[in-house]
Amino acid sequence: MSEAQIKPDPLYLQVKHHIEEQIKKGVWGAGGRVPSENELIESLGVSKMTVNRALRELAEDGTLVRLVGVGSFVAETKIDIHPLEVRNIADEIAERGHTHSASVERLAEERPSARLASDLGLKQGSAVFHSTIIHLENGEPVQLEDRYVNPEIAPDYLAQDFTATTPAAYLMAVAPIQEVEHFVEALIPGPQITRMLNMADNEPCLVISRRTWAKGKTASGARLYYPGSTYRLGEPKHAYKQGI
Amino acid sequence: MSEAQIKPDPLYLQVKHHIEEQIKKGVWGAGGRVPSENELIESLGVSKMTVNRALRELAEDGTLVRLVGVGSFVAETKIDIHPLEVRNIADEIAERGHTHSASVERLAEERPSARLASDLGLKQGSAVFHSTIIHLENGEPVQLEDRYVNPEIAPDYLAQDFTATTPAAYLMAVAPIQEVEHFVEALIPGPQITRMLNMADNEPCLVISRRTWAKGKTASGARLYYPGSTYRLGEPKHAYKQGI
DNA sequence: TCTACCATGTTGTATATATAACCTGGAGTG
DNA sequence: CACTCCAGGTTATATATACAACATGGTAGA
Repeated sequence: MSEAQIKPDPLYLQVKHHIEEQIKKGVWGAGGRVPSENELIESLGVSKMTVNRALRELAEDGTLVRLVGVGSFVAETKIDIHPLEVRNIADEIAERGHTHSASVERLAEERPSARLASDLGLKQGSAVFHSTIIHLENGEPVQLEDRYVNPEIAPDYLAQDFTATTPAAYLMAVAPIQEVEHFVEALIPGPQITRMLNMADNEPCLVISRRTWAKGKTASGARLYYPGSTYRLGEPKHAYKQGI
Repeated sequence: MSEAQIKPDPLYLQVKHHIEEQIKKGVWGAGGRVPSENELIESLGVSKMTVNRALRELAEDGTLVRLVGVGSFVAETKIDIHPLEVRNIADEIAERGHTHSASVERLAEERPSARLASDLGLKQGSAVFHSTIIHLENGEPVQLEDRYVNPEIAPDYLAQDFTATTPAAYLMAVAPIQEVEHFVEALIPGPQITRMLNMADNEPCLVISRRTWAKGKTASGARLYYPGSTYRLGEPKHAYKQGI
């Protein structure tokens, strides 16, 4: 009657856990490539649909990123942050009574990588606008803004003077935001960004990644680097969704 | 080149949207039963796995509740609320400088329905403890607490005097909470509850549903009815989970 | 009357197979 | 050198089929 009666996990969950295990053990590092469906079928001896479900759910969970025709990759670990409003850094600095200035490091049209095109919901062939801007508060760099913009949303993006008005303000004027998504992570940036932000080597950095949607399309994806900042966390996840 | 090229939704998404549509139109009302997989296969002319995926994802989204051997049902619409702490109503009232009292309306062992057993993660045959308590602030009813408790977590639950100590306090002492889940909804309660809370007919009521987990198991599920209260909302959902 | 059992319907998982859409790299051509 | 095209690998979806686990209601038997 009161036997523990352990029920084994279904196969697709075993596969899922196995992959999570390998990732946690570092066998397949962040950004690295996970074996393809066919390879997993061979090595684990399960059917394609089973592997597919495991990988699909891992992608839904945010553990993997899958690209059709390319492969499955370990996602960078990110912290979900919720109650973060969309603020304009120029306004923020002005509110503190300080003076804002900006230095445009790059402003050009590029061909996005498959990964970037996927993130922005663009076709691989199409072009994307790329801007890199350093925001300064009283002459000190306080934020590096690396932004990719959908040309369909803002065709005249490259012609703007971003020392006078910020990309965020311009985009807001061109196309009102329908939806926003934020992520926060801490990382040690590469030498380029370290130099641009006057940071010491191996100094960690707070990065907020933000995607916005407008007119039903992805409008832009931006990474905002804050040197020497601290965490601001969201609330924990809840695992279950049903009633009572 | 720049053609709009509309790509039709995959079949399982069409099925999903079709069902959501029917629910929204009220064809299949809340709490009501959705056609079984076999029925949908017949009426829509698609395969079992396709229907299964549509229904499974609707269950993941919280739109449906599925029970093995029983059927699929439209979930009650709920609002996800996040930053809600687990408070003891007696403490809350005491903090306001008022006097708390309680009236135990029911305290007994019951056999749970399939739905309730599923929500609490219990086997259908096993028993469950059920308590209904009215909390009064200065003699006025301010909360009706309808609670189901897992006997494995609190075997002596029925022997307690809940006019002296609240169920929440007792459970917290017996087994510390590992995880909590909250939902908020507004509804017009049935005549029984309306009467017990001294409410007018057709007066809406704020209901907080709370599930707690302890020792790796579901500890209890409670519905807390607050007469005449107003909403406290969480933040909007975000649809996407990937980087940049 | 009560109990034990079974038939049936339901969801959940697993497989084998097929097709489509997509990306990448290399071969071939101008 | 630049460009086109194609072959192969990858993910995504769809079907047909089978079996397992579970709930429910009815039926046969004590």
